[in-house]
Amino acid sequence: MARRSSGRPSLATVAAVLGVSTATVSNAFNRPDRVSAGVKARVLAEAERQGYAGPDPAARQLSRGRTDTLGLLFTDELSYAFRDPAAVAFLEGLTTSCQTAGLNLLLISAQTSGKATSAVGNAVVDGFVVYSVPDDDPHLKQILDRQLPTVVVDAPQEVGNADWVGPDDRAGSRALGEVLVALGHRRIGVITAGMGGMRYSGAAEGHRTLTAADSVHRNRIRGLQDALAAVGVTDLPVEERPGNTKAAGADALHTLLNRRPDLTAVCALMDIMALGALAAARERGLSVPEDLTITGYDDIPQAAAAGLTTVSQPLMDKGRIAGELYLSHRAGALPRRRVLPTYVQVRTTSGPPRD
Amino acid sequence: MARRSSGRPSLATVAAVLGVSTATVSNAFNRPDRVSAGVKARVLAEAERQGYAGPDPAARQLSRGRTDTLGLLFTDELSYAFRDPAAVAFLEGLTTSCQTAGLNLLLISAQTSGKATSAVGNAVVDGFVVYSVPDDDPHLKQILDRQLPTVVVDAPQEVGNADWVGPDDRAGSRALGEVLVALGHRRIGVITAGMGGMRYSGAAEGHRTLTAADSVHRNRIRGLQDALAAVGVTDLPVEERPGNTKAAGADALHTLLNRRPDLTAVCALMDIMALGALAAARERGLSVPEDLTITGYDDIPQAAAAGLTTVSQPLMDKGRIAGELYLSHRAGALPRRRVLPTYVQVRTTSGPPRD
DNA sequence: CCTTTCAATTTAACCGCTTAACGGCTGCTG
DNA sequence: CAGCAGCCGTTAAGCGGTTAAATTGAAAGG
Repeated sequence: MARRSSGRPSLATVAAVLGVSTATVSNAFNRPDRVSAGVKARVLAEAERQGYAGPDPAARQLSRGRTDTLGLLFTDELSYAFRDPAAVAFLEGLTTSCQTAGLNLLLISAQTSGKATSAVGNAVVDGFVVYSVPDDDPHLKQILDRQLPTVVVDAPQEVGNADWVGPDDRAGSRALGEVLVALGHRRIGVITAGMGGMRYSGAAEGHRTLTAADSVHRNRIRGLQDALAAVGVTDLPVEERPGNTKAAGADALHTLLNRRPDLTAVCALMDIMALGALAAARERGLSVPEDLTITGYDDIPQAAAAGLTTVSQPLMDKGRIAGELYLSHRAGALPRRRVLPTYVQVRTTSGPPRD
Repeated sequence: MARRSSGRPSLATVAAVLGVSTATVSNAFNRPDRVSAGVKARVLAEAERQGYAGPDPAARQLSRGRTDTLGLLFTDELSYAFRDPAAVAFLEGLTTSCQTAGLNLLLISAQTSGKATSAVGNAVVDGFVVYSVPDDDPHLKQILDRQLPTVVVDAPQEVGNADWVGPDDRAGSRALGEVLVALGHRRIGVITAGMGGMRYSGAAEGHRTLTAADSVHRNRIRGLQDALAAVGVTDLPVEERPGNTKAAGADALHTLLNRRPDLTAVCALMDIMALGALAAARERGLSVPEDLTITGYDDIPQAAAAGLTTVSQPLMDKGRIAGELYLSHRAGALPRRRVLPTYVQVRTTSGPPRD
């Protein structure tokens, strides 16, 4: 019901003063050619006088059934999206597509920050892009319930009736593992962040690894296991931290190395953590790559500056393609899957094992 | 009018099947405690059966008159917001505020990309944050017409009835100028990007400088002029490029130095351009700061890595405060002005003039 | 047995706009 | 001068909800 039924100008108040129908006023704003010049001028003048800024967007949207807005769902805090260079690059690509299609972008955080009112259910959008959320995320389920065109990025891998775009993480990671194996590494460790949205910290071996809700990390780990299995190694210690930060990377490296001083290589599953691990290794007096090989994943801009060996994926393209998939889905195309190429970018943080 | 009057589930279709009123169904979703357990269960079951995902956001918004969404207006392309580290830091801060208040963020590009339908007029939001737009931007005018709580960031400086947050650019810039003057510099040049949204490239001396629609650049230039005037210097050549990129910075430096080889210091009005200028200077065989002093503005993260002397402003805080201003405005507070502190961060790209 | 009280529902009045369909006029055409 | 377009504007049926206030019972109190 109305908060206040008087005062606010609207199509109706303008129409009333002028003695014309609301349809005419609406037309004056939306299809100026369907209205005589005289009437149009009077409408605009009266609107101006009343301080009426034009048709209410919400009402218009309700009536038209279209928003020209795309929703982007993040699992983490929204601010994380701007802290992670990989996410920023993705956003840059996505906004490029949006822009050319005249779409606005609504940033939605899945973070159940206290209140029940789900931001997802309230999002006034025509479709969604879902960025790397855990397989069982409740917000994703809610989005799928809304039956709007949806593009899933990175994870989950399998979502009925949605478009998908992402790299083949398992293959990329295996390629990295093969490079390390070829260099002679056999005792490799992994550091990673927040699999499955749980706030776990510590060792994460065995079963947990393979059922981690976050399929991105699961696949990256599996890829390494694949490469190791090929040379008969089944041992792959994993150290997990809740957040993807340099500090977490440093901390994870210390813990992992204390637990397993025999490791000759440590693979961070995200570049940021690798950067932290690099600092931590130097802190321990280890030189990289002579004493320890360290690798990352994603190939964010800073990786090149740090000389980090990492798995490269086309981050911006991923965003751009996500937008394009949405656009073509909206235009009636069937859901598609776009697998992006990855390659191992060898730089200076990798080398043969010590010994 | 309806695109299709049948088929789509709604409160009404669920209510009809159950033989209850739409109000009851609405309550089942919005205020579960106001409805008996039995009815609630039946409503939810029937909704599920029909594939009804809950009240339509647009309709809800129209009826409630509230969106819980904040609009963020950018003048440039949206993708630029993710290319400029200063904007990214701002966004990080803003989303932090948004998150804690349960707000979603709608990114809006002012870029009049072909179509007439202004994104601003269609934005379903409760308020706006306007990021560094030219004084005479038509979208800003349109936003003000909507009479929603609005926060202006950086520019324009004076906007009736809106909150404002930004640094004191003129003072910050003067402080920088004073540092250079104290070092002994008298022949200083400026390189800058796209003042007033115009796509101008070339020298930009005199009148144009002072009336540039973009008050940020205007003030930064004035601050330098202030510092130079104090030692009797009135000469301040300015070279302008359309975009804020490293390439533009490099190009502007070359042109400026070809025109005025006597300059001993060049101030870029934005860090990114300074970084480009740095590369260009080295390309010319100049060593910095021995042969030429180069400075930036904003102190983005990369500035520290490059050793760039620059004016530092709290970018993230600016975003956070913008969010807070919006929140308190919405809560009924009067519009406020928050001026942020700046300081000259001296690093290794500045030194005494050659000679 | 008659009130009260209170919880569970319904009623009904919005919210503000879009758009297909329709109709009165005016001016042209044959 | 009837017939026919077009132009302008109106009518009216949505779009899909929210919510204050009224209604209805049934349990509780006197």
